[in-house]
Amino acid sequence: MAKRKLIILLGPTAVGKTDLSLDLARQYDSPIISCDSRQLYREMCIGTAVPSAQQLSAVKHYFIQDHSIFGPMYTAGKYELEALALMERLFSEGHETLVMTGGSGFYIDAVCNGLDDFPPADAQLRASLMERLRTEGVESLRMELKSLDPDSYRTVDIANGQRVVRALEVCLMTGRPFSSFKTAQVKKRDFQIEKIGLTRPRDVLYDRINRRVEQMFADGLVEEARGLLPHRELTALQTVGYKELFEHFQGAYDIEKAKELIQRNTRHYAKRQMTWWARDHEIQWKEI
RNA sequence: GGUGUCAUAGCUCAGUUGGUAGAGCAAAGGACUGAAAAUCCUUGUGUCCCUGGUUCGAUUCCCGGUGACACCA
Repeated sequence: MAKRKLIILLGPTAVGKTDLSLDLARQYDSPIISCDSRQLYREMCIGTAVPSAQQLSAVKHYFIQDHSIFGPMYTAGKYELEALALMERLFSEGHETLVMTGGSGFYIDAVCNGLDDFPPADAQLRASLMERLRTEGVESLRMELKSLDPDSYRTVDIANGQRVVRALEVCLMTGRPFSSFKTAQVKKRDFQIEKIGLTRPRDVLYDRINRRVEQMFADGLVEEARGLLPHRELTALQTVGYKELFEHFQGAYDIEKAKELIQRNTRHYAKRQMTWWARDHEIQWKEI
């Protein structure tokens, strides 16, 4: 068996991954496996900065707009399974090197290291716990977690309602502590992984972000978001560029303010991405 | 030209009955095991506009200046 290799091109939003990914794909005669938790939804287009039609037709892309926001909740665990299955197929069809690109750090880690075998969320239980979080507040959920799983009570971020809900839901679904699913083991992959991180000086990146948001507005982001307004509660639409416009449509602030918020929140997002990757020492950083 | 009000963090402003100051936003740093573009945590020294005076001590009170705004000419 030939040496299998996965090249992952990562970097913060708007750094310029798309152009370089096309070069890499041509160089290795590989399709592009996207690793972006929002570009995989077909209903969002302008606000997620999917590659252009021309770019998409130049190289075969996977995980670009091939899921629906109306379908079951997509997750990192699902991505891990689907991406690995796809890669297995492509490798066995003769590709030696595959190119992956994207900015979703959690998804990339799921592919590289694997997630432990936690059960996925049950939609109903999740909804009812979220409802309790809204009505009763975190404290009540925390106390319940403390009694069901004292270990997790100590280790999960209990100020973070979302995390408390997740830990609690696993305890309730399985009758086992959330913490007992944790193995802290990295899953073995039968391919090599090379991570290339794209970076730019902070001020340059922020400037690119600001300009890209301007361009999205010029390209019709507002209309795209307006069409999705009736579905604003969907998890997939909790997305920078859309959630701010939903607020605007409901009269929270004017359109200029919405644009500024989108620019700011995109900057914050880029910063979080950089923080995520800062501790990953396998990444070879390249400033462009 | 006259009168009045204001001048404090990058921005909007609070405050100090005289003992050199604090909120929101912006910004920065961090966390992250099936929502991850989500969610959460931490971080506030700045010629308190300038000059002079009173005072042990002035960002705070007083004189003058500069600028902004309002009103009157």
